[in-house]
Amino acid sequence: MNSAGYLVNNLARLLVEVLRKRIAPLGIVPGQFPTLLALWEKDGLTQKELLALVDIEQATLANTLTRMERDGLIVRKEHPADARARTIHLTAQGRSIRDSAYQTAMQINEEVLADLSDKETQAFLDYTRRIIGKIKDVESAS
Amino acid sequence: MNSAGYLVNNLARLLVEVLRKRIAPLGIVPGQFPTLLALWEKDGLTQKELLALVDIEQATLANTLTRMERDGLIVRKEHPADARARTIHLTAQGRSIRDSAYQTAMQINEEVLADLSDKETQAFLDYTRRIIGKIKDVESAS
DNA sequence: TACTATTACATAGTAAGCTATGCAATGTTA
DNA sequence: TAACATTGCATAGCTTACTATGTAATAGTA
Repeated sequence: MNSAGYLVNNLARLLVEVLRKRIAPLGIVPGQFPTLLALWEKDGLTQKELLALVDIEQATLANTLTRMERDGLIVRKEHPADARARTIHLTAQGRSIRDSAYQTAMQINEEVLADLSDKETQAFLDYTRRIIGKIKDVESAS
Repeated sequence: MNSAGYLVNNLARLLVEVLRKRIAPLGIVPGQFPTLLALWEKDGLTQKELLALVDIEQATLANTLTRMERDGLIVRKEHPADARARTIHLTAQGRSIRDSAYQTAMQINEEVLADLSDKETQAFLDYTRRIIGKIKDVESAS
């Protein structure tokens, strides 16, 4: 149980669960985080524009948006020029949790990396990015 | 999108999908891997004994075992001494894929780490383990 | 202009994770 | 030994990911 895959999977699950617990008071769940980050930067995007920012599949995003609408975080409105598309807008509630959510995420990041020096943290992130790059290479080649 | 959490989550998903593609010909899926590894080491365990080896929740394991039984990888038999428990046994099919599965997993491990030196790989695994340890600390304290 | 192709999004179905809870069997104790 | 507690496992319900496919609407072209 010491392969990179096993360890990385384990770490990812642990991180998601920590995030879930800490953001629960805000009324959001981990899967909504990337979408919220994007909308906090720029509101009123279409699903397609959002999709370019969030590194998940289109169908996953569509389902996530549906849950976010159900939860009162966003609303979807008719696109003014294209009846296929809809623009996605934060509600007051969706906007209101921005700062707390950012803070919580940064706090977790700090806590879990507390045992690594700055140099080690940078190395860890660098290695992670390089492995991600490698996988995308390998897979696009096959 | 450069937080440790985001990157690790992304990496984990990519790794799972690579594994999924490569082991599909064997008739197994990624979630079955840890259980198979444990059973290849020692067959006939109870669910509780397996649980101690696989780092997932009991309910997740129960569901995974049900799918593995459906897929013809294992059978569950009555426990000789405890009517609540059942022992879990690989089928011939479950045993037969062992070597290919090991090889596939090792192959992926090598490929995705190919851009890191041995030293970097060791450092990456070490950092990953340390972060995992830290999270388990933090969470058990809270 | 009428097909055809493409695009934007939604839906269906599955896997794999979680927590909470149920149920039957086993253990413990007054 | 009867009552209660604990244990082993299953089930329900949820999230979040995936692929495959459907459905309009729009764009492109013969």
